[in-house]
Amino acid sequence: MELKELVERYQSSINQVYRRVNIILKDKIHSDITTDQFSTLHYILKHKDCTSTDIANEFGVGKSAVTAQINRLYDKGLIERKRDERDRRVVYLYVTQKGLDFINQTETAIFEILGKYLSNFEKEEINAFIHSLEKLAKIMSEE
Amino acid sequence: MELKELVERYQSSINQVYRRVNIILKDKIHSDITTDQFSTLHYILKHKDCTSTDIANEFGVGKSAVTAQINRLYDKGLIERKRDERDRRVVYLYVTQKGLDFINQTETAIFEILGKYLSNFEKEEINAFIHSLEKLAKIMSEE
DNA sequence: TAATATAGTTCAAAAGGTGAACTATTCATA
DNA sequence: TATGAATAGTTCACCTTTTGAACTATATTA
Repeated sequence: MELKELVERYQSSINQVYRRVNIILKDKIHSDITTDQFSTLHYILKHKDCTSTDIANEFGVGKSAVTAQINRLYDKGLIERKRDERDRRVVYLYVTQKGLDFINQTETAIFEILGKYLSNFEKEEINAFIHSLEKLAKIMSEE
Repeated sequence: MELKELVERYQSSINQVYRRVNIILKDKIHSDITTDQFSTLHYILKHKDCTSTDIANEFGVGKSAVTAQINRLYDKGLIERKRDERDRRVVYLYVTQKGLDFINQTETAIFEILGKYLSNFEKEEINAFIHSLEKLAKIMSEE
């Protein structure tokens, strides 16, 4: 079946890309923070009024794993917690100035490398590719 | 800068897709094996005469981490080791029949779901997308 | 108001990772 | 060809991350 072959090619190459990016991340970030911690920190930055439950859902891990993750970021002074005054069960997460500085500095290094890779593509190809990727992400999130 | 925005969109959506796929994998695989273990097992299947060092390089982890990973798969009877007769330092890894059955059964379930997502795309768009993805994977691996 | 649901935390145990030290083997060269 | 360097893989101690169950605190609803 042709579809099966497409899925297989897709899986194989997206895995390869993802692993390479991870290796780059490790290289650029490391010593201060782990790759997992950086992903979580970045997610908090990009999602205003984000909660532990949001992160657990997005990353597909249990809430207790998120608590541990959050604690590590908190201990490093990269995020802060703020309790909702109306519903005192929920705790919102925010990136601190120190966290923001750290992200910016790291992203600059990463973007330089990824940008170098993307420069092998025609502008039109990049646009089409990212468009398809975003469409796929959207479809997969709507469930 | 425009490039920075492209990289940001790329990063954000590829992460989202990857997390979703992970959640699906966890759902379909779990209880018998972890997602990490499945990735390693799959890699061994797809790369004939694969060694621990190959895996360490591909996944960007230390060789000691691979030894531990391999042990877990070996203990489950999913892979076997065979020493190279000409260079007795190297140990080749192979998926057993049990491992193969496990992979096939799991892939069938996963392909069904991913195929459903891909069906939202025109055949031409899928081809272009996968082509770009493979190109990116190739570029990133040549270093 | 009692029962139930939800948000987040704590805990013990397992998986996964690191880097250094080690064994066994092969390669290189003097 | 003997020996010193390089390579493949393992072991070890220690840290991080995840899991799932039990728990606390707060909100919802019947």
